[in-house]
Amino acid sequence: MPVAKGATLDPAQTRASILRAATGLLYQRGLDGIGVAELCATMGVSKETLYRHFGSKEGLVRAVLEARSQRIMAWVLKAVTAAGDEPYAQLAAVFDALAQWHEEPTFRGCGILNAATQQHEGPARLVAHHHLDRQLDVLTDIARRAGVSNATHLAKQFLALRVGATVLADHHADTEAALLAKQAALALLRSAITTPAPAPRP
Amino acid sequence: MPVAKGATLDPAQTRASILRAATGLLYQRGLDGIGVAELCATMGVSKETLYRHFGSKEGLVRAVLEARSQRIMAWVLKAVTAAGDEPYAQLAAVFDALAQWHEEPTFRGCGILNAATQQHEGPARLVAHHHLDRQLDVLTDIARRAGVSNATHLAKQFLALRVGATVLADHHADTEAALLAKQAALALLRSAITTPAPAPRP
DNA sequence: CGAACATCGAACCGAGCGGTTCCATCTGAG
DNA sequence: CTCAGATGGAACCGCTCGGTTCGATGTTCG
Repeated sequence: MPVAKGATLDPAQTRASILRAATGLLYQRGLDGIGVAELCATMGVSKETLYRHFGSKEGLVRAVLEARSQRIMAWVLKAVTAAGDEPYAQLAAVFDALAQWHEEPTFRGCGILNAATQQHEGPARLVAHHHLDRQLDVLTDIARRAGVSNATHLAKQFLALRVGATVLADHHADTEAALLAKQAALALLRSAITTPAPAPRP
Repeated sequence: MPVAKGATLDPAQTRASILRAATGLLYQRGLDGIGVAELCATMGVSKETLYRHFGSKEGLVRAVLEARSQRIMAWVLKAVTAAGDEPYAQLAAVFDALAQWHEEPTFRGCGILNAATQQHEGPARLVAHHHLDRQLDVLTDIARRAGVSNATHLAKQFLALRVGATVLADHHADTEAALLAKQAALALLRSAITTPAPAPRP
């Protein structure tokens, strides 16, 4: 990353380095909160290099968000598999990982959803939609393997708790939001198993 | 709103008219998505008038957000009181109102939380925090009058479901998020009443 | 060595931003 | 009628933005 002056260290490596640095800066300051010039200056990279690798600021943002989505999914799946085979334990692990994330001092909400909110045109909304899809898949799988009949509905309730807790941790400085969301999710799973299949009544 | 040329219709009325128009525009386009010039042109108001009434764009934003928070609270309280005295019915009414809001074609998430996410410095975050406080008060009151022992915890879980459902309705185009959140909230309340007081186990 | 390549640094561009000012116009109160 | 006040319209200001271009510097490979 020092990148002397005319180093041909490896374009792919330069690209990865930019991606890594830009991820943090765009997350902390917001997509429109930092310009390309300051971005480049802070990363120690010239604008020409950035534009050769990503084409535009929007291209950089898209790459950052997609990489972030990948990283988050890997991190969630790792927590789930580390929790063993028990659906209850896996569900608890998802929310424990959430709590751990919320406690990081640099936490500022979900970077992907924040981006989609800031840039309400552009690729961020697509990335966010896809990202939520994948998170829902994980939760649906847990619910299904727990043997409930309405796994899809239950998973959506888990997901609402998950993103709701993240928003509260951010905008309400609620340090116990993830823990309470976990207890709520476990209670819902328990209730869904004892109660066979509640017909949806509006 | 026609406001011929030099009309002294009433400064307060002008202010209210600006506030009303700006609320919609800033919500739809985002705080940074529309400039003061376009804002004024669309509203049919001169920049001088806007700056005389609100001092700065940030002042306008603050006024818009505070008015919005007031309006939302009034709307929630109206739904709650219209639901009678039963805590269950009141809780259901809160989420039914949510569903109704999500179905509006102009729905774009919670304007206050969106603003706080877009403008992560500035007054929006304070308004958002206060707004969540007040929403939590309503839910805590419902939980308390339902006779549960851990009303505060339960209310935070309701709030997480509420904001989570709103985020999913926006970013995931999830039209049934509010309904599922309602069912989850009711199940949690039911479970909290049958189960006396679950000791918080981390 | 020499050609190709990647990079930095800086200058530059047009556009849009938030904000200010001036003035002609119109209204309502005295 | 007259005058103070509120307004619209337009020009203007300094600044920052995303993006482009150019030359100098250094590395890698044949």
